Amino acid sequence: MRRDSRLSRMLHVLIHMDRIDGAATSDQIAQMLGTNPVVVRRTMAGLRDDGYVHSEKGHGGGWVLTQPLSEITMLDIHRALGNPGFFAVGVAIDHPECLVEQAVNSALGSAFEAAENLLIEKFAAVTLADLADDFDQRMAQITADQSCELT
Amino acid sequence: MRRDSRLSRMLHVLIHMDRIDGAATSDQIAQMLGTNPVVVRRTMAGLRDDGYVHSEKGHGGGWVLTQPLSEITMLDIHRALGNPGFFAVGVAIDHPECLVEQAVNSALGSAFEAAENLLIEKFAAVTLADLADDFDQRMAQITADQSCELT
DNA sequence: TATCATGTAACTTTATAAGTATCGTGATAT
DNA sequence: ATATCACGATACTTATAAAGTTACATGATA
Repeated sequence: MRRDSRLSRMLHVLIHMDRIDGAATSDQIAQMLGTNPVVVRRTMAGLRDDGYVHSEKGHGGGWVLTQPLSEITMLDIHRALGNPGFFAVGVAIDHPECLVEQAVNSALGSAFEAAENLLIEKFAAVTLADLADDFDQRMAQITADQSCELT
Repeated sequence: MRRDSRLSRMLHVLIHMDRIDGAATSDQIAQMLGTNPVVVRRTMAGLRDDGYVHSEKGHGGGWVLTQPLSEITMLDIHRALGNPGFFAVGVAIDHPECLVEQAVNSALGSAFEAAENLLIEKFAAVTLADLADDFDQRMAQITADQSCELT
């Protein structure tokens, strides 16, 4: 399976949108992500349905945030994308009645469950405002580095 | 991507092999897993390379365990399968120089890293002997249930 | 009413696990 | 010896889901 990068991309674009005046068109976002406007619409549709962004047609239309970044967590966006499974590794269900398979899948399943709970916990603890703050710090760091170089 | 069920399958088959006298052929294992002998050889190859099983050609040939189940962990088998990535969700690397992308991927990456460390820890803590013990308990439970029904 | 931008459907591409067909190689039994 | 058995290896096909593409309908604005 190819790795699903929609979450990463949507977080990226939402933070950019917060720093843009007015609406961002699917074309602009697509260029921002190096992809196609149809992919953008398709992916953003879930966020719109969950109320994080609004879309408008016609002149001056496009996508706008409808909530402050501080009110949106990484988990919210993951869920808005359809809550896709986190794992590329799974259990086989070739013989559900086989007690060996049951024992194996129970051990694997509880490990994956613990990992998933941890991921959900971590994702829920980070708001997009946190990410924007991290961005600001990185920007400030680079500015500081550059002023050092110039000195 | 399709979910990778090789780990689950290999754990399953190794525990069965431990309870079988002599070698198990790829055909027998394939039937056990509801798959194809070529898939079995391909998948078992990694376990052979890492010394957990041995293969023999010709009459009476097939696959045999070369280590006690108590010496093999779930993590060992995962590694023998090539240490495939656990996650179906990943970070986008469309613009590595973009500080927003860096901030997003840093947050996502540390969450996945924590989850991966947890999985590794859990996998390392379970030996195949533990799984076999769990199987025995399930078997004993069923036997007990049946004797209740018979009473 | 021309243009812009989203909405939607259908199709293609890509990546990877899984499944299949075939033949070579080595080991055993007769 | 040699027929049979079982693995080793290659090449190809299938299945699946994200991603990319094409095309057109719909609605909003200048």
